[in-house]
Amino acid sequence: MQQTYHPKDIESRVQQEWDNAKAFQASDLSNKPKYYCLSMFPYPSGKLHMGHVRNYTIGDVLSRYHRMKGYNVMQPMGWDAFGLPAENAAMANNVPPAAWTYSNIDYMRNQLKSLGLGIDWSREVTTCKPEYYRWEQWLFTKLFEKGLIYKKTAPVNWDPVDQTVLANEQVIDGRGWRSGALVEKRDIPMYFFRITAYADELLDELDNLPGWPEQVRTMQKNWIGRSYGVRFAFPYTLDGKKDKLWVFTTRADTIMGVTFCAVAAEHPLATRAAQGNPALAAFIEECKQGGVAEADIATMEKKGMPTGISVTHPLTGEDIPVWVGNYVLMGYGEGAVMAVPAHDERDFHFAKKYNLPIKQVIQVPGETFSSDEWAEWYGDKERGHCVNSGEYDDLNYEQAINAIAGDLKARELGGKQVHFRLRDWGISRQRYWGCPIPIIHCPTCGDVPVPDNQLPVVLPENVVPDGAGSPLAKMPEFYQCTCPKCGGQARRETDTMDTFVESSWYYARYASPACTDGMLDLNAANYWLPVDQYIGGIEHAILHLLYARFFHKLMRDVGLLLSNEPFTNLLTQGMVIAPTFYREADNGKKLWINPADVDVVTDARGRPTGATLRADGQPVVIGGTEKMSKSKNNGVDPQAIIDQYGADTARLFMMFAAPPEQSLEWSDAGVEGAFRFLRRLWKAAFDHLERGPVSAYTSGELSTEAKALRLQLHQTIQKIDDDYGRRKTFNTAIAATMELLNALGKFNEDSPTACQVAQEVLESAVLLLSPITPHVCEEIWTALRPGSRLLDQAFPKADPSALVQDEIELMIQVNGKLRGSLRVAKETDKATLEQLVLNHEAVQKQLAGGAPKKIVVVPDRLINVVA
RNA sequence: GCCGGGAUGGCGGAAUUGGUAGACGCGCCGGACUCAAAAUCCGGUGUCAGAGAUGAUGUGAGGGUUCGAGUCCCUCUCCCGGCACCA
Repeated sequence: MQQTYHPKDIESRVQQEWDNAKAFQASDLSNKPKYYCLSMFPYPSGKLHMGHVRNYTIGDVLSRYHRMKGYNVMQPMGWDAFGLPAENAAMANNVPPAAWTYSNIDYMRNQLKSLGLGIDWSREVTTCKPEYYRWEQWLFTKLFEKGLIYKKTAPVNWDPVDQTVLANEQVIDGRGWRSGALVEKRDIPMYFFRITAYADELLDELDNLPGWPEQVRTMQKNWIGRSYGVRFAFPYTLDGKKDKLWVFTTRADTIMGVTFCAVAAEHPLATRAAQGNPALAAFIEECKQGGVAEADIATMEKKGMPTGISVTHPLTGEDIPVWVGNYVLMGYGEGAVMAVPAHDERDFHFAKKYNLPIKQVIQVPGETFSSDEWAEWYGDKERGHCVNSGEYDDLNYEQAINAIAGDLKARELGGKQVHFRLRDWGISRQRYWGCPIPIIHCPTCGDVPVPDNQLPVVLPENVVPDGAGSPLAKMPEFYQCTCPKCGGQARRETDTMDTFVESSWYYARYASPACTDGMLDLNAANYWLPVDQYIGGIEHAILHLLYARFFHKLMRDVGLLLSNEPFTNLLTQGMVIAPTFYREADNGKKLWINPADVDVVTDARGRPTGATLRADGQPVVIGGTEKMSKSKNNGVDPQAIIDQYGADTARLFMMFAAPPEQSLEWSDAGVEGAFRFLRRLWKAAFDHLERGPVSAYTSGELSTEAKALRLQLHQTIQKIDDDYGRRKTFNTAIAATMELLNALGKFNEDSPTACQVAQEVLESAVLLLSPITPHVCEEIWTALRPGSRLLDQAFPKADPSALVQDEIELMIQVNGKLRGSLRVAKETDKATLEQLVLNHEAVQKQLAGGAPKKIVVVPDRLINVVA
């Protein structure tokens, strides 16, 4: 063993040894229990960022811990390789997205390897390769045939200048990011996955996922949003024809309070009313402005205009005016809503703004209704009952709904309906760098799925998009084809799939990544699935995780799998954040400065007083601490840390700075602290070995100090086992190891048994820490136990005999305030304790001669004297 | 706007089931070593008062439950994530 710690040499050598031994290749045949540990695969954006390092270190720690606990571990890795950034990079650099993506993958794969992750690289999956996406296309055709995929129109962001569809991300303040043109809503035909057909199962199964964070399950429940309501119609006659305006409501009990209806700008009633009404036509045109993002629609000013058309209230027969509202969307629900201003806050404000009638039909006892101002109780369905509602008066929420739904049904104008907030999943994208949708449009046969023997539909890779429309739609060699059914001239679909589709099933493909005769190999898939531990960013709590759960059920129902859910345990990791610094330019714009180029100035107590740019020594402004991003220039390149300190230090810092689920603040000083600790560990082992070889303690008489050290060691083993296995709080596991080594540092005995105890502590510490810092631990282990590999060692087990304590310290409180402590034998009975505590000096002083009201004894913890 | 989460010293965080608030690390202060610096090692470090023993106070704000609240309940403020075409 060398005297000083040189991470560079150690890490490359140890990684080479793992490679040579094929140490992390997972076998499908094992008599150990399996443990499939999966981290969300990266988008190959160029180089690894800190979020990746954090994600993959967490996965590696859990994988290595479970390996030590006797599991057959599989930890795969792959590339979520289709996506928008590749097209942007292509346009900026005039490089085809494919070339850019593949070169990024090569670079990032090397970066991942330098982190020392125990990955089975033989299972690598890349989603932009035909051998992957052909199975996605195959599944698409099966689902199309089953009716689980259908076509309908839906609104998208349209850039009228670039003549292209924009992602929500590409709409900035209502304008196209490249053209600057005002964005419009436009309805286009798209393919949809019928996810709502699985809404009930997706919702109900959440209760069978105890390994998922409660907050994620709650978010998914609310997203799916099952509600029990009433779908009903307002009949009307227009142009001599009878028709019905359908709406859905969860508040059918307020139906007698409807004073108007609102429809979307694209609703047929609005279109009809706009004929011969230029003002309304202009308003409908105005409603098209802006994007389709829900956050924008929900926060914009609610505007409306009357259509002049009336419909008939289905129960009262009253005339109800129909308005066009900019907040009603055609694509969602019926594209029309009933409005009850008295009992819906949004309707209330709309009615006030346009002077529409407000009719109270719900009363809460003891409250007074006023149409001047909105009050919380107006919307209270728990405490209210019907008023001004004729035969429904005095009914509560449930009774009213039942009665009203019954009456609507009797008139064939509606009835109860289960409604989901969840909408079907539109997957068509008018982009190039994605998986081609395997459909052929035939003038005679319609939409025909591409037959199995013609799959995959290969995406040409040597294309540079120009930002205007879809490149595939301009390539006759791609879209010209013949109909598989009739053989006539036909046109291939040029839209590609949402990249969420690829990431919805990659976890299953890892079980049999090279399978060529099916999407999955049945045996391999059923051996490895479900994933035992899934790890990824909290930002994926809803969409990705819901889509993957949906796909798992789809694959199950076409006979590819037996399980119901893809991920048994889920860990949602927090963001990596860093301080921001900037200077204001003359034009008022902020110039963001990277934290690596800044020195922070502190006062005598260490409080920051300012910051300067290292290059010129002049002050910079300290901004907030935010998620690492290009726009704030506060990203720290993990490669620089690995180069300077080694992967073990980077991993140690990341795991130590915060528990996995919280956001993690980057700190250069913290990284140095982590490095210092590894150096101290190294030196402790080196100094110990200098005294000559010794085996770990097994038996023999021990001093009080040695006994105390062994007690701490075995308590630490217990604690860290729990931290890794149950709590997944690696920061506290590291802290406990540090405390243990601090205690070893203070242990100065050098008798033969004392040296054996020191050996035991060092061996255990290295094993305990090895999931987090595997390279340095492997190296020290081999020095402590020549000829053996740490990789083959089991996780330490606590020795029950070392954990026996005969004396404990009890805290003494008076009225809940700490006043002292007491050392007593462990099994001291309550009466003796009470006597002891009453004789305690501090207690007598507090009681000042008075008698205590009562004494609370918490076993092994404290005694509280209530005066 | 809607859904979910968070707030503890100068900083990151710990306190696992309502029972010693601030473990561990960073920073800072003092000391040792050094011609000096760096590195390393030792000691101190929530705030206020006190020479000290000690006392008071303290977990975003306000209220409540309890012998006892960072932890449970109610009201509020600010910050962060998601909102269906970023991944």
